[in-house]
Amino acid sequence: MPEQYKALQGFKDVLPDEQPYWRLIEKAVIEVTELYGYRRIETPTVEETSLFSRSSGEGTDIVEKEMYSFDDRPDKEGHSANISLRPEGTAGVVRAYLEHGMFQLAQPVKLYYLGVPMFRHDKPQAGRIREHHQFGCEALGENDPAVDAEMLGLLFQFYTGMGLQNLRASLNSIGDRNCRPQYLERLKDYYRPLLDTCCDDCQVRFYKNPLRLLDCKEPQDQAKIAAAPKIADYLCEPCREHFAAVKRYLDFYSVPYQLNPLLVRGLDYYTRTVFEVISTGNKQALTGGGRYDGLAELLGGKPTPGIGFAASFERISLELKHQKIAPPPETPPRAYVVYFGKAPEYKDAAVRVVAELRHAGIKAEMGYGERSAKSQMKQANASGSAYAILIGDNELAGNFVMVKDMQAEGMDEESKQVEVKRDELIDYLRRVP
RNA sequence: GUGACCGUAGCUCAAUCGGCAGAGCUCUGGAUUGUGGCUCCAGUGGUUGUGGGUUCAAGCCCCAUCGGUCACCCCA
Repeated sequence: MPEQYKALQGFKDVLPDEQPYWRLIEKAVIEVTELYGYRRIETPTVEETSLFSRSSGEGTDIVEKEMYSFDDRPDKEGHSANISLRPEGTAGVVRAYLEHGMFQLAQPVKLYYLGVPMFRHDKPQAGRIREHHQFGCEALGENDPAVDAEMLGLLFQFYTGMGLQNLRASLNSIGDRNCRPQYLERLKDYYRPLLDTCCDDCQVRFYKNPLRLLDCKEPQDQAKIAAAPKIADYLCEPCREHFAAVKRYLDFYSVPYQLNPLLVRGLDYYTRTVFEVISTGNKQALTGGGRYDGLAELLGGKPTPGIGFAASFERISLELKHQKIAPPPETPPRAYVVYFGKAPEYKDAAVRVVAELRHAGIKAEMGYGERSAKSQMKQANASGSAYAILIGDNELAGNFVMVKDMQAEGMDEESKQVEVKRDELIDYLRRVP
């Protein structure tokens, strides 16, 4: 016997019992994106590695140690491109926007993707696996703060539409290419004399990504963070105005947000508005996003503002369960066909009836194999079917079936069932409750 | 990448000091040969994650390894 295969570490099957949660999420996404005028896009799972490394940033954890990268088969000249399973969705969408000349369309171009897999070689834990599935929105070609507010408005309408409560946005502005470099210098000036007392990670962050110094969770560094200069005090006038407008518009959308001057994001492409959506009962963010006005240019396009977010099915599903929100139950069969007899003509009749019902759009099941009548009835019961269709000697001879009401309780067995002529069965099942 | 805890039937879990691997649920068959739910009987289902070690004897102790869960880092 060969060894039993198992899914790879961090990769998960999405089993039938989980599917109703995913369908609930998809339905909510389709409704809210339609309402806000976002159109669906799907981009390839695999892209050139440099698309991701250039957009996310060479120094980020995602690029440095989490990407699934490999060399493609060599072409005729022996060159082989290094390609990667996508770790995030924005880079591919921006690439598609540029490649297909969407900057010629009316701006902004508002796009969303739904249920597409993302891959990161992380160590798995709750709400974090190596292949996860995201819903995300991107709005390209417009820097109006109304678009920023709209994103969060859409998100909260999405979450509350599914019945989720106790969510809030964490919000910050991290400036742009005009004001952030100056701020970073001030931040480094502040940290330089303190560096010896910082944790190992912060020693690295100081050189690699100073903004992340504010993100440190080590107790020894908290006092330093609290006293550090904050980006909000160093925003240039355009960024300050933009952020003020975002906050004003967010109130119009009734988005519950909390300013967090320490919120920075792990991807280099973010500018100005950054945000996360968090649940009071959960440390992990349900959604992360922000503006990325420099990204298109970084990928070889004209300067094009953009903003987007991503949310994972896996985390949303966890949150739905945590808040005890049940998806609509799967619909049981309308009819379950049971045959009493081992001879072929009994099952022939059953298959014939099931086929007719299904062709008529009536959800029907039947007992398979050589199961006893009793066993078939048990299965009919377990299926939750409204009616059992019984086929036996009398029915075959008389060209009728017995239709038994499986939901009736307490009555004697005889009075739960009625004779229905074969050619009236479909009408009957459509007529009765 | 770092750390903690945990791996026994498809699922949820027992197994006393190291002493014959069990139960419930599910599934299948049956309880007057054509009727579900409640009840009862029976059956299927295991290399105790894997590989070593200690021991007369290991599910239990030791080592390694793989996997799971959770936290950190990071992120969705």
